Amino acid sequence: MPKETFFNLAEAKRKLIEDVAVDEFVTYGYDKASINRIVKSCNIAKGSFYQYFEDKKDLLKHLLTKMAQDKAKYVSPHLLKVKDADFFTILREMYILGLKFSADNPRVAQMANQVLKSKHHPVYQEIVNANMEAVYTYLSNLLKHSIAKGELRPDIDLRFVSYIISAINLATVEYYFDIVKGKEVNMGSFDEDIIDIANMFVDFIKKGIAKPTGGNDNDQG
Amino acid sequence: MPKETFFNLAEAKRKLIEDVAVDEFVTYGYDKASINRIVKSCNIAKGSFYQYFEDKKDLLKHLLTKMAQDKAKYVSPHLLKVKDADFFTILREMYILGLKFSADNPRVAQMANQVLKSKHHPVYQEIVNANMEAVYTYLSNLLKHSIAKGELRPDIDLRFVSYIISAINLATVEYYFDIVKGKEVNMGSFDEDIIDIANMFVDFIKKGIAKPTGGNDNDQG
Amino acid sequence: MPKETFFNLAEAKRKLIEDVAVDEFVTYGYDKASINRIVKSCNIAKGSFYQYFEDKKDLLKHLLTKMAQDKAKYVSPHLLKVKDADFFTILREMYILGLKFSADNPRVAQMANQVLKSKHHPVYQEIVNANMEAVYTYLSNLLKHSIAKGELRPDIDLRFVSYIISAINLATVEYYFDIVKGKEVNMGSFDEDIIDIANMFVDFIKKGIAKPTGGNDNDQG
Amino acid sequence: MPKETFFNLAEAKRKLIEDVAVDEFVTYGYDKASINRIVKSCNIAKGSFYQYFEDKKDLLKHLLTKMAQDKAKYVSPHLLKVKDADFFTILREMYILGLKFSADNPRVAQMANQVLKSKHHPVYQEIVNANMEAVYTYLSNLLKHSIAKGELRPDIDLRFVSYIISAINLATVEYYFDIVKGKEVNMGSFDEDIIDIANMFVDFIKKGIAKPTGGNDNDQG
DNA sequence: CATGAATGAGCTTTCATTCAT
DNA sequence: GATGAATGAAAGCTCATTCAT
Repeated sequence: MPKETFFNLAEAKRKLIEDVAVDEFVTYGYDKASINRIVKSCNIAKGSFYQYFEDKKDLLKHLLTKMAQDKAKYVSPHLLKVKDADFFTILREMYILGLKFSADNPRVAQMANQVLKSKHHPVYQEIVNANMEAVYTYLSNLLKHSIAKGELRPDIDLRFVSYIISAINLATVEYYFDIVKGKEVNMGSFDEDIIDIANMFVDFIKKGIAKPTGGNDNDQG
Repeated sequence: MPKETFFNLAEAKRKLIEDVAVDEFVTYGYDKASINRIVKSCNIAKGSFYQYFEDKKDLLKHLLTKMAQDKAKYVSPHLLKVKDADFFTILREMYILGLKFSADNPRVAQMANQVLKSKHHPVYQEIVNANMEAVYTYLSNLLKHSIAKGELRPDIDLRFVSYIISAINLATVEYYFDIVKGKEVNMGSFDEDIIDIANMFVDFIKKGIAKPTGGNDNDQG
Repeated sequence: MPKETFFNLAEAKRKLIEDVAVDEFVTYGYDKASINRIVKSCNIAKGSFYQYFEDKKDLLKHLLTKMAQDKAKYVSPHLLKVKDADFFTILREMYILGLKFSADNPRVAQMANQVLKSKHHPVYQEIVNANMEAVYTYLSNLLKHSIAKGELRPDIDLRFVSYIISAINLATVEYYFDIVKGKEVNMGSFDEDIIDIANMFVDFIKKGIAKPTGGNDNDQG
Repeated sequence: MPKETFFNLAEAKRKLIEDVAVDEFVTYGYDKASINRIVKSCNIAKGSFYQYFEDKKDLLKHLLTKMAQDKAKYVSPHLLKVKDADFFTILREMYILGLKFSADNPRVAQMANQVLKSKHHPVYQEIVNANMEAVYTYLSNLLKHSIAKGELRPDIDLRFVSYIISAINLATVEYYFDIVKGKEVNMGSFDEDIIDIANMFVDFIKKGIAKPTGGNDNDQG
C-alpha cells in the first residue's frame, strides 16, 4: 500500500528507509515510533515520507507484508521437499526454517513478533486476522491427513491443536532470541542451537513430558 | 509505589480510580492511555492524580501489583490442598485457578496479559522480569521433584519445560477469552468451559499428540 | 461551547483573547486564521488555548454567540419602544440600531458579516441556519400584521420580502463601512451618517425608485 | 495571466483543467482548494501545473476572467436589443440574462459569487475592485439618463442606488439557487422561475413595498 | 514541455507534568 | 490535601512550490 513514489525510489534509499523504520518500530513499539525520528535518521524531508506512505500504519503494513513475502520465498522451496514426510518431520522443518529466517533477519522478525502478540495493535486485525484463517485451515487439513495416516492420536481437538501449534511457532522464535541468544556464551554453533530448539519443541509436542508408563496410563482428573 | 495520599483515600474513591484506570489501559494500551481521560472519568483534579501516583507507570505498576496480590490470595489456599498430588494434578489446578480468576476479573486479567506479552512494555522489565526468576525456580524444583517421583520423563530440559509451562499458562487465558468466550454460543456452563480447557492443555503437556506406538504407551480415552 | 476554564479566566485575559481572536479572524478569514499567531499575540501557551476551547471552530462560535448576545442586549430595549409604530418606523429603527452596534463594535461586526455572507463557511450551518428560521418567522408575522393594517401592498410575496429585508440588513452595515466610513472625509457626524443611511434604505424599500405616476402606478414588466 | 504554455495546450486538456479547478474552488473555497487534488484529478504532473499558472491565485484569476468574458459575450447582444427601452425594462433584462447565464453555468457562477461576497478574498481587490468602478459609472450614467427621461424619482442618491442595484444583482442569483432551486418541487418551468424572480426584484426596486396612498405618496421620514 | 521527487514551514492537536493558590 | 490553569515539546500530517532530469 505504499505509494508509487516509494517504489520508484533508488533501491539504496528504499532499503535505508525500511531498515531505519524497522529499527524504530523494534526499539520504540508502534505507538512511540516517531516519524520525525525516522525521517531525521534517513535524512529525508518530512513531506517526502508522506509522498511514500499514507501514514505510519501504511509504513508498518508495508514492512510486514515485505517480510511475509521474503519469508515465504525462503521457506516454500524447503517445505516442498518434506511435504510427503510424516507430521513431525514437517513440523520440525517448519520450526527450523522459521528460526533460520529469524536468525538471518532478527530485527524484522522481532518486529513481526511484537505485532503478532498484541491483539490491540492497530494493524493486528488487518494483517494478522487476514492470514489466520488460512493458517488454521492449512494446519487442520494437515492434522486430519496425519491422523488418517495413523501418526497422531485420533482424539485430538483440531481447533485446539491448530491453535497451540501456531502459538508454539511464535514461542520458538522468542525462545531462540531470549533464552539462547540472550546468553553471553553460545552453547553451540548457530545451526546447532536452532536444531536443538526445534527438536525440543517438536519432541514436546509429540510426546509431552509424562514418563511413559508400562502399558496402562492413568487417569486424568 | 503510589504515595501515601492514595492509601488515605476513601475506599470507594480508591476503587473508582483503579477501575477506571484498568479500563483505560485495557481499552487504549499503555502508550495511548491518557491520564487526562482518567482524571476526567474519575472527576478528580489533575493535580490530585500526581499526589497519588508518581506518574503513569506508577499507576500501572500499582494495578499489576494489586492484581498479583489478589490472585495470590485467591490461588494460594486452593493450591495448598493439592500440593502433595502428582505433577499434572497440580498443573491442572494451577490452570483452572488462573482461568477462574481471569473469568472473575476479566478486565484486569486482560490488562496483565497485555503487559506480559510485550517485552517492550515500559513496565515489563520492572514487573515481569522481577518475578520471572521466582516462577522459574519454583517450577524447576517442582519438575525435579516430580522426575524423582517418576512422574516425568527424566530427559526433559528443565529450563525449557519451565519456560513452556509458563507460556502455556498465558495461552490458557488467551484461549479462554478468544476462542471459547468469543463464540456466541457457550458450549457448556461457565465452569465446564474452564475445566475442559484445563484438561486439554494438561493432556497436551502430558502426552503430546503423537499416536502411542506399540503396546506400551497408552491412550487416554 | 468554550470550556469552563475559559470562563474562569480573569476578565482582562479573557477579553484579550477575544479581541485578539476577532482581529485574527477579520484580518485573515477563518481558514487562514492561525491559532499559533493568536496564542503568540496573547502570550499564552498553545496548550492553554486548547484548555479554553475545543478548537478553532469553537473559538469562532463563542465570539459569534457573544456578539449576538451583546447585540440583543443593546437592541431589544430600543426596539420595544417602537413595537407599536408603523412598519417602516420599526424597520428604520432596526437598521439604525444595527448600524450603531456595528459602529461601536466594528471589528466583531465585520467578522460576523464575513460569516453571514459565505454559505460555505464551516460555521454557517451551525450558527446562521439555526437562527434564520426564527428571523423569517418574525419578519413574516410582522409583514402580515402590517398588510392587515394597510401599510403594505397586499400583493407582496412574504418569503421574498423577508429574504430581501434580511439581505438589506447586511447591506446597510456593508454600505456604512465601505462607502461612508471608507471615505477619508466624513460627511457628517457619526450619528448623522447612520441616520442618513437608514433613511435611504428604508425609503428605498418603501417606495422603490420609480417616479410616482399620477394616481395609479402599477404595471409590471 | 496564465503562461503561454497553458494556451498551447490541447483544447480538451485546457477545458478539463478549468472544469476540475472550478469544481475544486466551489467545493472547498479558495483557501482549502488544493492544487494537489486538482492535478491528481486532471492526471497532470504537479510541475506541469506550475508551467501553466503562476500559482493558485493565477488559476482563479484566469477562471474568473474567462467567466466574465463568456458572460459578456452572452449578455451583450441581448442587452443591445433593449438599450433604448425604459430603465426597468433594461434592469429586468439584465437580471434575466444574469440568471440565465448562472443557470447554464451554475458551478462557475457559484464560484464567482463566493469571490464577490468576501472582500477578504485574495483576489477580490484585483478582480472585483478593478471592475467595480466601471460598473458604477455605467449604472450612474444610466440612472442619470433615466431620471432625465422622467422614469425615476429625481431625488435618488446615485451612488446609493448604483450600489444597491449591484448588490441585488448578486441577490437574484443567490435567491435563484437557494430559494427556488433549493426546493424539491419546481414551481414552474426553468424559464418561468427566472422570469418570476426577475419580475419580483424589479417590481420591488421600482415600487418598494408600501401601499400606494391616494394620489401623492412621498414623505420621507 | 513534461515530469514527479524533494522540500520544510506550517498546521492543529494532545500530552504528561508542574506549581501557585 | 485539593485544585486546575499553565506549559511547551512533540506528535502526525498537508501544503504550495521548486527544480533537476
